[in-house]
Amino acid sequence: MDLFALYQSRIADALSALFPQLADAPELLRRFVVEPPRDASHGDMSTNAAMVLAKPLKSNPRAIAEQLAEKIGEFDGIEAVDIAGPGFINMRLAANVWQDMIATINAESADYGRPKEAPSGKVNVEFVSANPTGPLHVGHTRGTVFGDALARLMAFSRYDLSKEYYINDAGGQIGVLAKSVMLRYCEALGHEIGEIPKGLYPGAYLVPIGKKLADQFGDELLNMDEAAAIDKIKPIVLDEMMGLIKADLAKLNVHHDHFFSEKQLHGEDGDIRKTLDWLREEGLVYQGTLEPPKGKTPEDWEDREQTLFKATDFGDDTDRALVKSDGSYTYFAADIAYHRNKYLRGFNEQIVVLGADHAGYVKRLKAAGKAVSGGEANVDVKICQLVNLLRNGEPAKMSKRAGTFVTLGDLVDEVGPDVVRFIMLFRRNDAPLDFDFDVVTAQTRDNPVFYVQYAHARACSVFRNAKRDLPDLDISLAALQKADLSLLNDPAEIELIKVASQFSRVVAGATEAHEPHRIAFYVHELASAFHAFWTKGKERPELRFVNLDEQTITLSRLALVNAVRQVLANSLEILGVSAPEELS
RNA sequence: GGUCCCGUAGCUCAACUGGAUAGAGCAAUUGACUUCUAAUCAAUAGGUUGCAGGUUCGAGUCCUGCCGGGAUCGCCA
Repeated sequence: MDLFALYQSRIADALSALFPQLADAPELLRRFVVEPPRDASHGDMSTNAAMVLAKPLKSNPRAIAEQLAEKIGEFDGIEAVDIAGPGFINMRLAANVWQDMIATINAESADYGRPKEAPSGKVNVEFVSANPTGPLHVGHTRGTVFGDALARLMAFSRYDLSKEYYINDAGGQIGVLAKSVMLRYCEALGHEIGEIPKGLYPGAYLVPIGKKLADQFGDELLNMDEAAAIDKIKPIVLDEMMGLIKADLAKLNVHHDHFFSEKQLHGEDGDIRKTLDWLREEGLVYQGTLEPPKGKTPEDWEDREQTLFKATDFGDDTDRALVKSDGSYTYFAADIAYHRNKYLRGFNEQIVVLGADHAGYVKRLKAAGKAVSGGEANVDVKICQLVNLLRNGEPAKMSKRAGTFVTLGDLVDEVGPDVVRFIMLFRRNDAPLDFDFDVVTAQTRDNPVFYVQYAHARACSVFRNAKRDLPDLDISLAALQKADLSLLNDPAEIELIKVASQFSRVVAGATEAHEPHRIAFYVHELASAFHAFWTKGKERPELRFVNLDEQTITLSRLALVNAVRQVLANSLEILGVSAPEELS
């Protein structure tokens, strides 16, 4: 349950009663917000309703606020209302409202923070989608973690959702890859292959695949036409590469629901052809020429007529080529078909997670999404900025040639999935990120992963101690639900509950904005509030959780601790980070 | 040159889609460990939100123009 949403709707009701003309304009009632004021001295909740509605109601904010405040004062749980500044209405809630939140959180437990009802529509989150030509490297990691956390967040918010990986298996680079493997195959058969020729993939990860082929086929492949041999091994190589990639993803606890092959879009009866036909019927395809890019004309620029998609009709800067000079489809043509395919599968909300180097691709993807769905599908492209790896504050340079190439697997092996995930999420996705090995593995509060997990472990330790010191006390969840929560009236306790009570609206905001980092910052704040309260028990022993002489208050406090623990756990669950009961 | 992202405390970053006196952490200074694991906490200090305009009751947030950093720029994927 979300307290802020609850009072928002109560205020909306009060407004419609006060101003009947608002009944005809429900969108106005969604324009105002109920939120915690930045400055806690202003109260627990604040609304800007009077200011937002002043213009449409042709009245002044103070006058509206006066009337509204009087109504709000009659609500259950409101202890004080006042009007401040240009027309803010500040509310203070009665202590029992906060105390009751503990029971609510404990009752809803793993579901606390989820909206009551599932939103309509189907969401497709496409992420990773790295070319299957080798293992995932560090550059892929951020998008992987971000996409997975966003998917978890939206699933938590009850969206009908599918996590998808688009396999670029139709382009020329798969042929190059197969050729590279052929060399390794020869090598495995004992032939001298020398240097890997330029343009082929030199990675050692192809060696075992060559060996596998040698085991399976012997020298059979050498005795056939090279093109035929390559065609024969392509699917095998592709399978092997996807196996590598899936193994890396599994290390980060990332599992896609669907792997979509680009290849299936090609061919006479494929989606690309169908989509292009459809676009032609809509008048969105034409033969024409493009202007060379200004300021920097490519040397091999040839001014030729080509098949273009009218991307400019949908907000793109220029129209885009659909067919290459050799007659095959462009990557973008396949992408348009892919988005149409998603739309026809019912995904009216399509989220695509891309790396920073694809920022220039955003407009055309959105244009494609609009075009193929008649404006019904929404495409949101999330760009993940670069990650700078650091050791001791110095850049940890990586280069494929020097062999210091860091793969996603290496990274996870060194610091663990929790650290990789949390650090990558403890930052807006569109800002660059420093990843310092020394900081993220430290067990101090500099390290936010540790700090948050420690808070959860501490909460669990309270229960272990209670069990040890008060073996006769029933501390089951059912018993906690009977605790007298009105005993929790110290300002420090109320403070902590308030932070825990923010979770629902943080989830709602993060979901709507497609910004999982908000959950990471929130859980850090909650951990901080919990650590602070914990330490208060040192200066003021009466605030300790476990009180041997007064089991009543102990039970109440345990209810509080469990609520906090639950919210920490729910937050970490969204982030895909473990919530340990004990730190080693 | 076009497009997109970024510019907030000495450093690393937030700011709940336009709200009130812009917040955390690190570093600095001071204080709290016979502990509910101090693996933590409390307090002090730190700002012309790159610059200049505009929109309005109100701008870090939206618009325009500059400055600086990054990414990208028919047919690669």
